[in-house]
Amino acid sequence: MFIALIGVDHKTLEWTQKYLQEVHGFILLQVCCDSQKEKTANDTKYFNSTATMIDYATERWQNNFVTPSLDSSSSVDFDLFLRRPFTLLVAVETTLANMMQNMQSIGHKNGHSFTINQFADFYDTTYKARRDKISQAHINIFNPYTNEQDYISLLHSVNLLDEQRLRPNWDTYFMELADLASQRSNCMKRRVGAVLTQDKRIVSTGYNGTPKGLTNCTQGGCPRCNNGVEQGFAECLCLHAEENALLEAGRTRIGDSAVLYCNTCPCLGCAIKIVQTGIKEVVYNQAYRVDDKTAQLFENATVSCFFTNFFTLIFTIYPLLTHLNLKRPTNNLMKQPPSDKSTTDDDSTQSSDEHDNPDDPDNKDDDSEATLSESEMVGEKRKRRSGSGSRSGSGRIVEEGIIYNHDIRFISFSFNPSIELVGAATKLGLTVTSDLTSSDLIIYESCQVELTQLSHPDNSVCQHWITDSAAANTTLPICLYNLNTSYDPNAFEDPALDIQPDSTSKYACWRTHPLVSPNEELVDALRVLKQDRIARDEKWNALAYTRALSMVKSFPHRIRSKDDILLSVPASDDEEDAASAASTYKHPRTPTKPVKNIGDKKIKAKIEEWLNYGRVYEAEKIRGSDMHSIYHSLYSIQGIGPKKAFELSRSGVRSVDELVDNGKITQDDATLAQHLNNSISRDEVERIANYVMGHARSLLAHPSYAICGGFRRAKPMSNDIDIIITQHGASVAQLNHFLVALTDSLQSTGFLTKLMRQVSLCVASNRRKEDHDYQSTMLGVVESSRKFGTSEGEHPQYRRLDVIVAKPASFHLEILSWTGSVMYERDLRSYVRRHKLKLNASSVYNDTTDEELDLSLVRSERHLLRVLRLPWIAPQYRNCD
DNA sequence: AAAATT
DNA sequence: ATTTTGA
DNA sequence: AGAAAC
Repeated sequence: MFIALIGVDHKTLEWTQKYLQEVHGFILLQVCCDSQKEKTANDTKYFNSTATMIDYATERWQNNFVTPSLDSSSSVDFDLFLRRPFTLLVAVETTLANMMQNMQSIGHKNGHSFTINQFADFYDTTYKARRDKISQAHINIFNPYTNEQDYISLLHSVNLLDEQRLRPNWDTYFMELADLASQRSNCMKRRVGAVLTQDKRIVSTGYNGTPKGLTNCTQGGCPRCNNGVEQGFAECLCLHAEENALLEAGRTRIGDSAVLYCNTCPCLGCAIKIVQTGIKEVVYNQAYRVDDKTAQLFENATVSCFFTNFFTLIFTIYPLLTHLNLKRPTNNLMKQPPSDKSTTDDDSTQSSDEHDNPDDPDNKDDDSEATLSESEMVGEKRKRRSGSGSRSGSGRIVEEGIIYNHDIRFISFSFNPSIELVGAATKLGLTVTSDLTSSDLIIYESCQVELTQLSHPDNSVCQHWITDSAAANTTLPICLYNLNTSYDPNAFEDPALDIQPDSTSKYACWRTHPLVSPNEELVDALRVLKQDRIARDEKWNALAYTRALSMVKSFPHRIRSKDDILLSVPASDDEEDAASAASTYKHPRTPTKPVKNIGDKKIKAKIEEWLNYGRVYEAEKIRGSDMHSIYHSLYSIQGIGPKKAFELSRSGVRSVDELVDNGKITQDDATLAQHLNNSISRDEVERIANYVMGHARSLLAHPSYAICGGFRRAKPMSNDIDIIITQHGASVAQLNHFLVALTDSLQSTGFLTKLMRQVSLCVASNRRKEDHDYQSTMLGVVESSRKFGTSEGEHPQYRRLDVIVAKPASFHLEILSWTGSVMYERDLRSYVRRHKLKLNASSVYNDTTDEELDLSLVRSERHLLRVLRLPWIAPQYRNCD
């Protein structure tokens, strides 16, 4: 074996060379000019050219040789070198920090200092010169260590002497040929290649594309594939690579020992054909969406199906794993393995400074400190952690970076991972382990995860997370990949990190509002007054009533005296005492302060009236009036808001039917309004959402979704169905296309009967700077029937359906926004605005600089609220209206 | 109608 | 006394 | 363009 080393970092190259010489007895050969010979040691052989060096090695092929390329003057002709069958090109690289340090230490020895600019110059020229060859290497070894011993153990596990690398085995050989065939693919969707062999001889090859004589798929020949979103196979005109290979071979040339190599797992249709032709062995190296079904079919037909498992990258990970295991940081999300305790400091301090002193929501003087952008927060967290020095040497092990934010280091696969996957994992700085119990994250092949079997299901995601994250070169929000059918946006985060709610705050988003208040009669009276003010077009007056009723709703106890609506203020500075005093409305200790949002003049008087007489006169009067009920029936019609409803009811309109007779509205509008007045059971909401998601899944590979609105706030009955859908890694264009396709799909089955509004996501660059709205929604009416569990009997029921397609990064913000309630949302925005942030359903941006914050690292609704410095109130306690 | 700001 | 109150 | 409705 003859190894040529290539790289940029002197030390890593030197260590590798030394290792080969000393541990494996490699002989050092070098091409160089005469002047350099004197400097080096005398057990080195020198040659004037690559050709003479190779000839020398060829004659002594039983020996192992190594040639370094330590500096740019080294003139090994790699093309010539690689022509020989016993040669191996090994690239070694290290971190920039290591390289810089190594260069500085060399500079020190020679007595001159070294600037970062000089380093950059050196790196640029040297790396560029060698870049091509580095990418051609048989093995790429990345050295993350500064310590020679660690690196040697890594090298050792790579097993450089493995003869397999010099000559591929049959499987690798045919698989690479299949890859080559895939290059001829003319299908817009995917490059697939296949090689059919019989007794290690190629019978035929195939790639996918449109049939002979038709326009190539790449020229627009197949309408289905040229359509952005995934759609049914039925309309596809492309032949699959496997089909082509089988057709080319013909039934008679396929014998008993035929093996089909495909670079992608065959689809179900191909699998059927494969079984029928009598092929008994299939080898593939990339997973596809239908793997499970195909595997099942092959199993039933006794066809063996192999997932080729190449060896290279696994090796470079193993030593990292063993090394890290000892120094793994503690993590409050994870169970702590026993061996860790001695080597890591307690991490609990971190949780306390995470929510240090949730700023008093009513205190406005600490703006400067409270305004914290997401990027700042992440940066601060990182600094805090590494700067605290609490973790012994953790900074040295893995480059601190992206993965740090998620506290995930150890992952394991519940299946045999492909090279790409393992490679992707390493690119992210992750360590692959086979031990499911000690891994931070378990990757499942299928997205249909059986969560019950897992010890920590919250940290399991589907494999796409890794590949997508690697493609994006950052860790994508894990929650989006945490898929199963009932994605729970509440979960995942540690409740200990939550900011605590404050029931004395004037902001509804700081208080908890139960579904049903102990003061429900009072709340009801205030609601009537609010409705009345809306009808009178006294919008802001109505808002004041909404605020007051929301304040009353957050009282956990029944209000018995007017002292109850004064809050006790802590007598001492004792914090625990303060918290308990604030959260329970005990009879006040002095001093007291008035409840927010309930003014001295009007609303307080109403409440006192209720306390004294058990009713609010004005509310009773409004409730009793005819106009009130007519107003409500008119108000429920599409196109009639508070203003028109009030106008009409005042002008003597007695019923909805009257309007129909007058021709002011159609009969359809009237019946629709009646249908929409009926509330929907939770069961039905879920079934309708499932139905919609069934359509969504035929258009998107791995959609994540959440049902929001009243349903999420745990209301027993909902007014409509709100579904937020996203797809990790999807672009705005894809999501727009998806929404249109979903609408078409729902319309074509007759389920969606009326489309009220369809808005597409905006592309940022085309918009004015101040426009931060990226909402993509479909508001419509669907026809629900008994199969969805309507309680209204045989007749179909019309239901309002809102589908919101969110950008992956703003998924949790959309969930927060579409969960409500109205008062909660209003105060949420109001509160963050005090803290110089502006918030809408799809983005957060700085109110003054207008710069949008990057939310792609936000991993749950809880996390988002923490970033906004707000408490996370469980959805069932957000019923503020 | 209430609270913040001028 | 005037302005703000969600998007 | 602005109001109303959602």
